[in-house]
Amino acid sequence: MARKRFDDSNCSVARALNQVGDWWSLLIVLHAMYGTRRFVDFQQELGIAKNILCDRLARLVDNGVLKKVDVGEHGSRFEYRLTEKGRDLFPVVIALRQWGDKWNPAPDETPLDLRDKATGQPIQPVQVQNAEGDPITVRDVFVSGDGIPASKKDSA
Amino acid sequence: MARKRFDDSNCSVARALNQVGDWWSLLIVLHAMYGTRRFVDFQQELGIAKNILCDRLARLVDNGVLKKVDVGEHGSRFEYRLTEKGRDLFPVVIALRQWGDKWNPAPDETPLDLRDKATGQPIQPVQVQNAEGDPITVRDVFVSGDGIPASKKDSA
DNA sequence: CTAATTTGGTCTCTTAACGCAACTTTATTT
DNA sequence: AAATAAAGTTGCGTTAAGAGACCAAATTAG
Repeated sequence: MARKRFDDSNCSVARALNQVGDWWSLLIVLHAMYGTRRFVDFQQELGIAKNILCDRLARLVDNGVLKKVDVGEHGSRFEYRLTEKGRDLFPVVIALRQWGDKWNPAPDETPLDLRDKATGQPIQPVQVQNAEGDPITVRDVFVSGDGIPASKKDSA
Repeated sequence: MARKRFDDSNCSVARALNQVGDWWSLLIVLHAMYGTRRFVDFQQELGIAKNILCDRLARLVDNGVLKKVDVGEHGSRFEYRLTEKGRDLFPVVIALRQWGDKWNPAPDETPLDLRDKATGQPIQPVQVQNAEGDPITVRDVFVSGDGIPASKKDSA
């Protein structure tokens, strides 16, 4: 299939997807956010083939999303930890989770109830906000400057 | 055995990725948000093979992200329009775009400057907020509902 | 009316990626 | 010294992606 690569695309979404847009990468990042750090744990939790996990971890390390740390403990043992770049995917993951919870709820399970440690209250739905902090939709935005032809500037 | 499917996964992120987590789907949704509606336009803008585009559009329609509308104009002509479910991916796409702009900026190009139509001001970075509206990170959240700390909760 | 064009696909074929399982390596525990 | 564990690597079969040719309905051109 020779999956297309967009390393040099002028679209930052395409470039982002190039780094975390494959099937497993975001799930690996997700589990890393929940505290998973070791190869075997990723493998068991995700049910991913070891060679694929190898490949994805290496790619995520190459892209600076994870860092590989030798913790020299109990034999050859490494940890894969999120970098700041990786932790910065938090809004992406949460937005995706909330979208999934809203539109594809599991029939027999309540969605994860994520709460703020400081307040104990549930977190808010992730939303796009204007400068005043009011939530806005795709219809409320336009592209300033260039990049998108004028005919495309009125959003869907 | 080809790509694993997680239709019945108890993880809403996995289920979400099952619908829009492949390489092209989110890019199609992105272009739909910028106003693209017709088959040929998607094809030309994305440089995607027609059979793949067919498949992705059909899948997005099946999943309720797009709807196919016969606008009976200039020959056999359809439009693929975002549903509410599709438009609801706006925070995901914007979060991904901002992440890409921040961490993988194009060397020779300024990122898209998205602005609010009402105020003319740039939109804010997408962030996860607690009940008070304060931004929080992955380190500030825990999973409520059981005694299992987030770090051990892999069903997420 | 007929021919060319546009739109939206389908078909075939090659190649690349996925997944499993078996094997390897290094280090640790018994 | 043998067994276990972690972290891969290799080989192989299956599947899906991608390019490009082909197809069909409606439309416009001539």
